[in-house]
Formats: sequence, C-alpha cells, structure tokens
Amino acid sequence: MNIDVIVSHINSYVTLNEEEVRALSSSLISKTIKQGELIVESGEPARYMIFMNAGYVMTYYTDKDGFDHVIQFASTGWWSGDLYSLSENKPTIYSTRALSAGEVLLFPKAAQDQLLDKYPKFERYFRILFHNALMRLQFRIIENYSATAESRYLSFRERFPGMEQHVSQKHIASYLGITPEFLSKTRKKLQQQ
Amino acid sequence: MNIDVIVSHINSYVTLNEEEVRALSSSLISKTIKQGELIVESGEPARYMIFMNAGYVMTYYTDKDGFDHVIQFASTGWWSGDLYSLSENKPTIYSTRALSAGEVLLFPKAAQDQLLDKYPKFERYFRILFHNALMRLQFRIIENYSATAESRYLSFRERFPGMEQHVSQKHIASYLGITPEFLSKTRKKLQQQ
DNA sequence: ATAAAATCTTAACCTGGTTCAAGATCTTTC
DNA sequence: GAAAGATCTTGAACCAGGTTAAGATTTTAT
Repeated sequence: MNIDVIVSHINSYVTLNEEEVRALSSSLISKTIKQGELIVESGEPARYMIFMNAGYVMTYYTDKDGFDHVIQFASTGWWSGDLYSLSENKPTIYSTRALSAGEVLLFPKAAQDQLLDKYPKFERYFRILFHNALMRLQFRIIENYSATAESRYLSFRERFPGMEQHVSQKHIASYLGITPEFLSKTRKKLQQQ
Repeated sequence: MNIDVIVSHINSYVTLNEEEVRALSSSLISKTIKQGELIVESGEPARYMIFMNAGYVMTYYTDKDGFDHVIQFASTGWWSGDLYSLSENKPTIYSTRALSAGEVLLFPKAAQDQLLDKYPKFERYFRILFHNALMRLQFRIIENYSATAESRYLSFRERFPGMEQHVSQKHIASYLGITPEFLSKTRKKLQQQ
C-alpha cells in the first residue's frame, strides 16, 4: 500500500514519528475504484473517511425531488466522504461516486477514534484540516452570493485543474448551482470571446 | 468572570478536569460590548476567537465594491470571529460587529496555542467544533442551491430565534444573499398568506 | 424636540438564469 | 456496427430576484 501521499499531506501540518506512521498505515484500507462506482451510498451510516490516492470522486446530495446536488469534488491528495454521519452514526444523506478509475485509502471510523485517542497529533491534524475546509467553504458561500455563474465556472476550473475532463457537464453545473443548459451557454460565450 | 456557558459548551464534547478549567479560565479575557461596536476590523490580523457570553454579533465580508456580505450571526453560547487569519497571521478579510449590548470572552491566539499544546482535550474539542461547523456550512450550501429565498428566510428565523429583533433587515437580506427590497417583498407576501 | 440620517417599503422596469422542447453528439451494449 | 441511451447544444418563452428611484418610517444626534 502506497502511503506516501497521505503521509506527506499530514506532515505538512504536524510531524509524524515512525510509530505514528506505522499506526496510521495499519489503520488504512486500500481500495481500487472503477469509474462510476458508488463508494458510499446515502442511507447507510458512513463508516470511512476517504483519502484520494489517485483518481477523482464527487460527493453529492439527492433532494426530495430526486435531483442531485454536487457539494464536493476530490482528487489526489484530498479527503472526501460524508463527515455528517461519521460522528453521529446516523445514515448519511450524501453519496460518493468515483468519476475515474483510481485508488482510495479508507480510514475506518473505529480506527480513527483509536488513533485520535492514542496520538494527540492526529487530533491536531484533523483540527487543522477541518479548520481549513471550513474557511474554504465560507469563501465558497461568499463567492456564490457575490459572483456570477460565469466567474464561478472560471474559478472552478482554476481550483480543480484537470477535473473538467473527468466530470460530466451536468455535474459541474450542479456544483456551480446552475442548470446544464446554462453552463452550455456560458461555455459557448466564453469560447467566442 | 462568568465561565459557566463556555465550560458547559466544551463539556458537551469532552470532559474538562479542574486543572483544564483553571487553565482555560486564565486564558480568557472578558469584554463588555456595546451595540454597534466593531469587535474585529478587517485589515488587521485577527488575534482572538470570540465566545458569546451574552448578546448578538455578526461577521461579514466587505467586497471590492464596498458591499457587505454577512456570513455568520452568533448569539449566546456560539463561537464567532475570523478563523481565517488566526492560523496564518495574515490580515483578516472579515469584520465582526456587535448587534446588541452583551459580553464576549476573548480567547487570544497565543493562549489557545499554549492550551492546545498542553491539553490534547482542547485539540479534540476544537476538532469536533470545526467538524460540526463544517457540516452546518455544507448544509447551508445545499440549502442555498435547492431552496428559494422565501424558504431560506423561514429557515433563518427558525435557526436563530430572537435574532431578527436585533438585526437590521438589510443584514438579514445580506445573510440570505438577497437584496433588502426583495426581503421586504417576501415578508409582505408571507404576512398576507 | 427637531433636524438629519439611516432604514424600510412600494412600484416599474430589467436581467441572469430556468424550463421546456427538439435536434445533435457522444457512449454503451448486444 | 446499429440501436438505445445518455449527454450536450440551441432557441424561445418565462420567472425569481435585482435595480433604481421616491416616499414613509424609524433611529440618532444635537
């Protein structure tokens, strides 16, 4: 199992010693993913945090009318998954689906709890991780309010380089909070300029 | 200084012993706030996390055209402030302003770092705090996409009971991502039903 | 108490984005 | 490799919410 990516990610916030690396390594489950595969399905309790070793996934919410709302994309070096139910042990309302072939590291809730209990460094790592995610999300809310769909699209392309090749336009549209039709028009307009 | 509210808040996630309570207590600075007072101004580096002991505050972002975008309200028992610059020590882009008289507990960055180093329980507490805030924010993004301005307004009233009396309509409108005029129309429509 | 300033309301008009529908392209499957 | 299914594009009609402006109400300062 290749743990280089996750270890160097964690080490950018804290410094793990050998024991901690070993403990982490033995907590993780490697899983190869196929394009289109459903990694977590809404309705079941989420059991893992998901770290991307390679490939692309998206997390989305299906509303009462059956429409999907993409809330997050993730590629190599990002965490994904359904934070909600991990802590509460309730069924998650989010699904996570592979957008390409790749490999994920599954980090089971029980192992995470153990690691958090034993090595405070992981508490720190996750505190900082959540803190940063929180700030990014606050920024996204501001962006959604103050920016037009066109500039949100441009900002999506900047923030997720290469992602566009792996995601269907309807999912990008969903992430941006617009219809596929309008995204199509927006792209055409941008090309013509 | 009254630390009952903050201690019972923290104890809902972890269990502090006497020493930890004492250490926390000596880290906090009590501050009485007046209505309209600017507690943190954008442009300066944020030095504190802010815990509400009593009263109401809002955190907002001023865009390049001079328009304010309210990103958060807080009342008794909530944390507030500008997470962004605390970690990076860069000037914050957010301002925090008192909406009523009250009392806040200021938690200086340096003291927080010390506490986090010495007592892993605080790492855990803040990890969970940020985790929960993150989930709430994810939910708010979904709500913004799938719900109409009217239902967001109703949901604001539910989630912040009593807040409406302390906040001007233009700030509520800003939080909801609509214009004050449209909020005015919406409220009228709701009254007539 | 009164003037000045800020906020809130109402109304007419405007626009970014939606909806619906039809055709064009790309993907899967047998 | 043809048929069926998705996805993507285009256009026309439509609507939620924005903009502007003017008057009404509330708050603040003197």
